[in-house]
Amino acid sequence: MPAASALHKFAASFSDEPRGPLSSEVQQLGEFLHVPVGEIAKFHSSEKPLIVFVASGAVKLTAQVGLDREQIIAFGFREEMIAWSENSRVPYELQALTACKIVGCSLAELAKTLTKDEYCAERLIAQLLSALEDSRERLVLLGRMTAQERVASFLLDLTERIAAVRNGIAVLDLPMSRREIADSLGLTIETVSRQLSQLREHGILQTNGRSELVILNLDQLCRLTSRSK
Amino acid sequence: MPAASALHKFAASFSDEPRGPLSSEVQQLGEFLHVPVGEIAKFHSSEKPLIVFVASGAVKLTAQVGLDREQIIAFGFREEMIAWSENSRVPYELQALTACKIVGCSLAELAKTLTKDEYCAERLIAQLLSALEDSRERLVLLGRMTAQERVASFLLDLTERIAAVRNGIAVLDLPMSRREIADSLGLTIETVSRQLSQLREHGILQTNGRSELVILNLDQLCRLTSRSK
DNA sequence: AAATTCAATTGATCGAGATCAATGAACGAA
DNA sequence: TTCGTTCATTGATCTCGATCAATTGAATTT
Repeated sequence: MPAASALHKFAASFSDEPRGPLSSEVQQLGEFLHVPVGEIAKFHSSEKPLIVFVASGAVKLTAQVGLDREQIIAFGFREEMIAWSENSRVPYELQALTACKIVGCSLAELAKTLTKDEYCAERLIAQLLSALEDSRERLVLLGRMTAQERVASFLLDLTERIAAVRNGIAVLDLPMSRREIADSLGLTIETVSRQLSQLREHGILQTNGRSELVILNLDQLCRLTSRSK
Repeated sequence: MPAASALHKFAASFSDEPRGPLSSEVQQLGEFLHVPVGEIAKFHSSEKPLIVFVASGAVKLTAQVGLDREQIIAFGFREEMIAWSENSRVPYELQALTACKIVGCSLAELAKTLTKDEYCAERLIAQLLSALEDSRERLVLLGRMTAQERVASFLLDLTERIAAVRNGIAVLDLPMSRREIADSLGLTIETVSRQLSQLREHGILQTNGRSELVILNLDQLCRLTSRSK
């Protein structure tokens, strides 16, 4: 979801002098990490809650359910931020979808600068509110949408975040597998695959190899979503 | 979910001088509203995002999907806080489950006091982080749990929040209908009803009338949940 | 207390998506 | 390139929860 735009809108709404996102503070204070594909990000300062800035690459925040079930809470792409706490019933993990560079900072650490820079607090609040918003949108998706609506929503979300769009055609280079899409949408790989095939048959999209995906008809995809815009 | 406890834990974690929750600030600055059963809370200051303190009664935060589908994002009970923004794709509404007294305050308004009281910012951040945590726990529930696990989790959550517990027996006075339970868990009324009947047959709980519910075996209910604790 | 109404339960059947199973296509390694 | 492995697709079948349909029961009104 459009984390950046929502952030700016809110930040601007209660500050005459809007600033950029929190990335600069996090990068200054935080611990820099290079995580290879598939590895789990382990920060030395294991203080929780954490906020992470994804400098490059892509990550997933996952929750383990029992032994064999996984729910992906959020994806984090280049230039995005992702925050979570670990003092919860659910064990969360931040895992690299692709080799990536990330900077992590404990909120406790960040909070120390809150007194020095008043705008920092506002931007952190905007950031958390944006994450809350994203999470709640996904509650609607998981609780009340069909497989088709979920996949369509997912693709539109990705389009807004990482696609190259030119005259209504979006080109996506998926950093995640079908399993990860499924674990994000509360479905199985087979269902995701079938939904993609169906969209292909309807001429809405094309696929090249495993990861390239071209959306030919964004409007039609949007209509399958069952939300205004 | 235990919003209050998580809040305190975090607030204490980065402040030598932990304070209470935000309710005092919200009550000072905010708009007081008495909402009758079933009515939607409408604040005069329609500035979004909002944060609401539930002084008495119970509310639900809902998201409408299309025309006939509804997903309940969160319940808010006595002494709890609930925050949301409305500049989103999804139309949210705060509706009274029972007659209730609530105090609503725009975050923009609240942010003005952030400079005066540095701890206010920290508590707001803790509050939002707690809400984020709750929302993400529900992602796991909606994405990867069976009907039985959902209902069990729901009952345990309610137990922590509004039950009178004495020697391992919890008495609940449900402020919501079966439909509202269903709309919160991504199920239908029939499925919720059947799950409750099954728990009754297993001697885990009793029901008296529509709204009273007695949980006789919390341990066993916990075991149906598929999460450590 | 009887009547009315609406919510909850229970039963019967259906279907979307899960599961099981096989095939086919990408991608990496030698 | 070819082999081998892994991932994605497609097909067949099953199952959990949805849907449709009564029935029961609780709360409210008269």
